[in-house]
Amino acid sequence: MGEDRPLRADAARNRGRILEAATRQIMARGPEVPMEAIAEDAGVAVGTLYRHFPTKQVLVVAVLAECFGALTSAAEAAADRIDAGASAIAEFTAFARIVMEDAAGNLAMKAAARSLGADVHEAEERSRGEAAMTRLLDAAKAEGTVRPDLGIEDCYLFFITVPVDQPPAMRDRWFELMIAGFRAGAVSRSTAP
Amino acid sequence: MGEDRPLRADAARNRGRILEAATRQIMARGPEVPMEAIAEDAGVAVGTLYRHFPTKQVLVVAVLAECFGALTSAAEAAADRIDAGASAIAEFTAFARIVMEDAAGNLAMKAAARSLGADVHEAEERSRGEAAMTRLLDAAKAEGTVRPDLGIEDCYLFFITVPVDQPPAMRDRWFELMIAGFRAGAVSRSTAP
DNA sequence: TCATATGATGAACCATGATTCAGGTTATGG
DNA sequence: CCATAACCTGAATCATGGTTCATCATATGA
Repeated sequence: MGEDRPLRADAARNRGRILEAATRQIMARGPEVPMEAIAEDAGVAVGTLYRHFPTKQVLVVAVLAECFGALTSAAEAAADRIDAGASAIAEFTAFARIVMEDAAGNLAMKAAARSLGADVHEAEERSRGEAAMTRLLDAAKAEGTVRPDLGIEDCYLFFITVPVDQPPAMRDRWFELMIAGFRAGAVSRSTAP
Repeated sequence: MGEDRPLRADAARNRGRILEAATRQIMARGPEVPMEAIAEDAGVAVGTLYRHFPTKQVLVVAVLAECFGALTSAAEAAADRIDAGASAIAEFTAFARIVMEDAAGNLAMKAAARSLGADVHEAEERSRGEAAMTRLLDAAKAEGTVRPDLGIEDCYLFFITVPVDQPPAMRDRWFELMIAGFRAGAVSRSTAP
């Protein structure tokens, strides 16, 4: 089924350049950047883009996979630090901040945040990310510093609702409220009316 | 400067139809609905749309003003009920729910939520809304059921971050977390680590 | 070195959608 | 009942951007 025939040298080089250019352009200008712009950045003709990626969507998904991969690595690193004795709530919060900043500064992620539910990430990549986030959540719950009913869905909710095009001060405020909501009731219900 | 020359009968009728059609179409299909679609719905030719509204943006803004007006009325009604003795937190929460549902179900509001910061609402309409929300906030703060540092910005933040295209269950969950964040620390800091 | 499969090119094609305008209608005041 | 200013119509114009394909170039194995 698959063709493993090794790419011709120039083709391999172009493929790499295209992916780099696409990443650069999509992160900086968003998924709505014209294919022409990506082609120019890569130093090839549009036709070449289509030889390597049948549609624009495929290219965008490829770029997103890279971006999500980076976030997943950050989550894993945080979880590792917790295992090594770091404060779970501190690591959890720090990771959340990274997610927020990424969603706001990386136009690729910003778009992804808006359309999650679409077939954005491969099952494989996704499950790796979920595993890492689960480690973070479980550690924080064991520590008793977040609501015991938090789940992966809440993490997605966090990502999805980052106020991406608000000024930094506004985002910081949102972060505070959101984290407060994640912690609320962690120890007691004393704030209920 | 302004021209008060009364519109010709047919022109007035068309203007009305156009506004109705635009409201219907934009609320149902979003601001990206083609002008053609609005014209057809209104039973006029595109040219007529442009006679009454110089650009699409003007038409969209007009529709948004209507929508915001409706929300403002809801806020005022809630504030009135509080003045009449109703629970502030209950009214506040109920109003928040209305906002959420509107943002999710009305594609015009959904788009507005995404681009707030743009010149969406007239200063006049806006201040009326802010006045109503301030009444709600003040009452809830006086009651001691929300964080004492909540402000108008937080209300915008709420509106802006509604997870508009998630399934209802997800939105409800978000609502719970968000309201928890709004209340957190209202009475005590007992939930701090 | 050569044949040729693989790869590259970019103008052309197609679709969508905002906006315009030349020409045909009609409400309305006199 | 007219004259005519206001209106309306909708095909045409522009602009954007994804995708294709006939044509040309070259990497590579024999």
